[in-house]
Parts: sequence; C-alpha cells; structure tokens
Amino acid sequence: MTSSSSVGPQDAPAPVGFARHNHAACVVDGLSAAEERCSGEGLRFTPVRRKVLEILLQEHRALGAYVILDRLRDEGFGSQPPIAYRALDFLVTNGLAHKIERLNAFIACAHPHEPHAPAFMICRLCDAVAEAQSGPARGALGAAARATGFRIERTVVEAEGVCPTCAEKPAEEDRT
Amino acid sequence: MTSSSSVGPQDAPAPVGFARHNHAACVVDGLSAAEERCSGEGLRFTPVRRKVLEILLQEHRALGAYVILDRLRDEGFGSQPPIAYRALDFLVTNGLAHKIERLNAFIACAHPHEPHAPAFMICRLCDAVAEAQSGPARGALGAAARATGFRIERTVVEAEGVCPTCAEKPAEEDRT
DNA sequence: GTCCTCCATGTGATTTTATAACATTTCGGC
DNA sequence: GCCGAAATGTTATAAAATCACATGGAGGAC
Repeated sequence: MTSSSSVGPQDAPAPVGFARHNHAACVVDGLSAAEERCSGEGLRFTPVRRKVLEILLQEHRALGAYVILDRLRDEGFGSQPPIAYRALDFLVTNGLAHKIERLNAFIACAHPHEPHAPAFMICRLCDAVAEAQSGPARGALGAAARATGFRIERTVVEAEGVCPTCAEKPAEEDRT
Repeated sequence: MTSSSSVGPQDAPAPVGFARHNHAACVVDGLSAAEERCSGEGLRFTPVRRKVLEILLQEHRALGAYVILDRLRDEGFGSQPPIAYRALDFLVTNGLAHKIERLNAFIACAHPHEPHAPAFMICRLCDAVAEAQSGPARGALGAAARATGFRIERTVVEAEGVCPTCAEKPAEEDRT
C-alpha cells in the first residue's frame, strides 16, 4: 500500500514498465512487499532469494537465468545454475516473479500484492516488458474454455511488439 | 474448403483437439491445405517440410523438435537438429504450424486457411492441445495495449489445465 | 543446353537453457 | 543441544536451439 501512493504525479495509471516513473520505488516497494508476504506466510526470504528479486526489480526487462547467475557470482553467491533456478522457482511459485515463456527469461512481479493472472507486453526494440492485470480467462481463451469444458489452471499471455517510447524514435528501428 | 464439410456429424463446432472427430481428415486436409497455400504463394513444400507437417498433424499434441527429429531419422531424413528446426521454422513462418512456448514444442495449425492469432489450451494430464481462434488483442492484453500505446505484432496465448476428457476420469489424475 | 544463382539440405560443433543427483549447511522446534 | 526439514553448494548431465560451412538441386538468363 505504500507503493503507488509514494510515486508521485508522473506515475502512470496503466501498466508500469513503459511509462516514466519513480524507479527507486519499484525496487524498495517490491522488496518490502516480498518481505511482508513471506513473513505473513511463513516463507523464508533468504539472502539469495532477496538478491535475485532485487536484481529483477532493478529493470523492467526480463533477464535470463544465466544473466542472473552472473550477477549473483559478482555479489559473492554461488555460481552454479541450480542456485539461480532454485531462487527463481521460489519467486515464481510465490508470485513474486514471473517467467516470460517467449523469452525463456524472468521478470519481477509488478503487482505482488494480490493474486493474479498476469499478461505481458514485450518490446522487441528495447526489451522492456510491462505487466498488465488479466482476468484468469478473459477474451477468446475464456470463451473457448467454457465452450469445450476445459478447466484453466494457469495462463500464459504475452504480446510482442513495439512500446510507445520506441514507436516515437523510428530511426533506431534497425538496431540489434 | 474440402476440410470441415467432409468430417461428418461428430465434428465439434468448437476447437478441435479434445472432442472426438474424424482424425484421418485432419492429416489429409492439413496437407492439402498446405499444398494449396505453398503453390499459391510460390513456396517450396519440400519432402522434409511435408513430412514434418505430417508428423505434427498425426496428433493433437505438441511435439518437441527432437521427437520430430527422431521420427525424421526413422523415415530416412537427416538427423541433425537443424534439419528439424529449419523445417519447423518454415512451417511456423508460413502459418502451417505453431510453437507452444510453454512447452518448447510444436503443433500443426488447426486453421491453416486464414491468417490468425492462435490461442491454445494444453491439458496437463493427457498433453492434448486444442487451438482456438483469438482476436489479435482481445481481453486484458488488448485493453492494456490500447491504454499504453503499445503496438502488438504477435501474441502468445496459452492456457494450461485439464481437458474435458481427463476431467471425467479423476482416477488417473496421478499419472505421470 | 550450359552456366549461374539462390535456396534448401547435410553435417559437425557449439551455445544456451534447464535439471538430476548427492553432499553439506542452516534454520526452527523441541 | 538435538533432530528433522528446508536451503544451499557442487558436479555432472540433459534438453533445446543455433552457428558455420560444405554440398546438392531447381529454375532462370543467355
């Protein structure tokens, strides 16, 4: 609850990630939300897990497990793949981070307070990723599921395209 | 056009894949649709590409590239990864197959006739996958994109859960 | 027809992503 | 302090995808 109220007037009402915002608050709020959540549910928010979440919170982009692993090593943590994958698994399982299937990469949750079915917008030019709230089965998928009797347990909803910021600078569209 | 009309009364109006249907027609129709499409657009529907599509059409499940590769080898085709990946890339690029990101696996397109943004339902018990039609940006994603000015170019929409057939036999829920 | 070019395929090696298996340590309850 | 459970450290391996370069085959220019 301390989160969006402290951000100020430039905070966007829509999904964070593309719009300008007080980014320091993202990290602080994300970490404190995680702390609250973990202590409330008896989960252990260990140093590695905290550090991985912090790494993810530092950017509104998805990071591959091996990038995270490199940064962990720089900070003095273990450097073998399971270190990163186990921390990521904890974060994803407990809704503090999400996996972007399209990228085989991970991102901090932008709405860690309530349970949710996330939807993502991925900019192919600057790699920014914004998280939107999604009903568990809105749109075509929900209709199809109801029509066939399919019971949805989890959804992956990701859009690739161009974010508003990149759309305004067409000159750089040829970048790699 | 020869496709759905020849299937008969047990054909479901909803997404194919879970419901009983004349499966032989899926393969035949899928291949002939691909042939039409390729000859119409000057694309080369080579033996490997045809065989890969045939392999995919034989089941309403997603197959990993290496499973496909094994079957290609059994049929006398090359057995190195690029063989399968190149054929799959051709099929996906031209809308004849789709990648299921959640599974890192591939499935034949169920609606090869018109361009579309597919949505999938994946049964975690029997691995069946059904394809539904999706608007390019219905639901939460479309709303969020319009709100932020994000330009959607491609969508990944996948639901994991339990298909109607498996929901009816709860005894087998502990299978691997 | 011959050559030439483009595209597709064959092949070996490598990179990237993810997990298995097991030893060791740390935490929390008693 | 002791015990069991959970977390971490470490080695090895599996699974998924791509790179780089050689070979082959279909079609067009002439």
